[in-house]
Amino acid sequence: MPKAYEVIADDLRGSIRSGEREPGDRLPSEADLALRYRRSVPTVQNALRLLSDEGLIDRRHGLGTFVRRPRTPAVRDNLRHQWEKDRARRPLAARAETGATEHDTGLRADDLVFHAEYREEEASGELADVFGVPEGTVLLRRVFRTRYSAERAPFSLVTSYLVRDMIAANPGLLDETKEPWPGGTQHQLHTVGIELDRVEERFTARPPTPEEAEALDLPPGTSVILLRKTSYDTGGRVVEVSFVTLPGDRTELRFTTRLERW
Amino acid sequence: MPKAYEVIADDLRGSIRSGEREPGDRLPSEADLALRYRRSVPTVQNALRLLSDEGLIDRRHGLGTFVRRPRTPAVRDNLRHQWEKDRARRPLAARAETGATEHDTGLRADDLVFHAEYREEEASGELADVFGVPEGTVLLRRVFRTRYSAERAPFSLVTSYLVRDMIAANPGLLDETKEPWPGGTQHQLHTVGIELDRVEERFTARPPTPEEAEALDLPPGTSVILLRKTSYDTGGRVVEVSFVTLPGDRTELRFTTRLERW
DNA sequence: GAGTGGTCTAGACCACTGT
DNA sequence: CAGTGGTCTAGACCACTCC
Repeated sequence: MPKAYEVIADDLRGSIRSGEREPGDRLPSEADLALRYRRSVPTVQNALRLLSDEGLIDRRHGLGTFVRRPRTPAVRDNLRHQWEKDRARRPLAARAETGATEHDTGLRADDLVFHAEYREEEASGELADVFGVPEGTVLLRRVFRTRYSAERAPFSLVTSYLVRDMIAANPGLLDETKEPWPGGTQHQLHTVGIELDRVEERFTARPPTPEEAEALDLPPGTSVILLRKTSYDTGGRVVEVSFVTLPGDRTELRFTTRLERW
Repeated sequence: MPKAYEVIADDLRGSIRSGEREPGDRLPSEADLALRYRRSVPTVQNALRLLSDEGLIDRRHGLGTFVRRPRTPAVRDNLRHQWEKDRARRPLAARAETGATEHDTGLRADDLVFHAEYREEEASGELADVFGVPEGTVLLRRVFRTRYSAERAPFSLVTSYLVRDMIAANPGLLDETKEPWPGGTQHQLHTVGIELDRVEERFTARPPTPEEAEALDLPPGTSVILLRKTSYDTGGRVVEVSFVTLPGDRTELRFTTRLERW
């Protein structure tokens, strides 16, 4: 027994995939669709909700239902880590010129709004484990948001942790008003004699929580990519851990693995 | 004005996040919830659908609604590429011992069911571009599925493309019955004198299409990770392109970037 | 058979958008 | 203002699971 709302959804999905309805096109109103398919309005709404959850349509209150346009993604490339490392030893002027977000998005620094918030915090079991320090060790927790000035939502939600004693030799590193720091975290670490050896990134994807959907301004039918970045110094010590939440519909992660020659 | 179904969803979500309801717990029936919140059954259902889409609960027809247990993820590590490369020059017995999926999941070869399907196909504009060959060049399209014998759904959907003329020197590479090939694609390429130099991987995430949800047996409230892998040989030529669809709720990708020393 | 979630109806009212 | 999607109701019937 084919379900009525699936029949409707399948039909509309087909008309979108086939190109019969193009991105930006308006679908008939719910009432019209109900008439056309000889079903009640709530049944039509069930079908539309399905398509909205799949990310195929946008339902805009008071306006209508539209075929969604794909958003062009920002690329986050793992070559950025080497780029940041190279930049960390360059003069101030060069470091101040462009940051990592400009690198990813191709936007200019003038177009970006930066926000940072520092707080000290005692290491929980999990974080203490990762850093290899006793539970309760004081960490510096740094929250970063960067957004395009013309948009409300940031590109990502970033929470970064450092061990306070590891960086306290330079008091400027404990001061959030010094952000955005020219040269970024790798330069900050450089000022206290830390050189990175490698960066490990782990990620998964899932639907956003309501809080994430709100913070990143995500429509229904999008996913978030959760990225956990761990940075190791040349002594094999974990020196930074950060948690990054990225909007799945506009983020592309790119990784290159070089192989040893035979 | 707080919406009724959101009030209910918020309340239930809170009781799950706080740990008051634990994974595996059964929620009250829809009718009970309707009574408790003094709302109609469809309104309660709206709230439950929201939580189901967030991946917090499982609604099982005829049984009830349960707090979802997180699935333990399979890890896909970029070190696998070097591991596969090293393995490609080892003797047959060593290559046959374990494959890439065993490497990722920790399962034994006996527990895995492998499926492969080959087909020849003319290169479309996009693929011709990537390979740097004229449109219409004959490609070998290979579809792979590997699943745990105790489960219905495969770990991933893989479609891999090779340029036919590049590998035709070894006719065995055109024969799907030779799969699973001990040593995998890197060994296959090795038999025709191709050595990989680097692998580039790009990822995005989005909700599954109905077809993907069906093929990977994905419950509502999960995402898929889309991976496009491009392999380059030591001459800088693109020798393989593959498209991989991974279930977001049980896949963790891990990527290590080594940095040059100062 | 009892209890559960899944679907559907017909109609009401509200909130938002553009003119 | 008219037209759109968003929410909600009260109740019906169906399909599934377990006993």
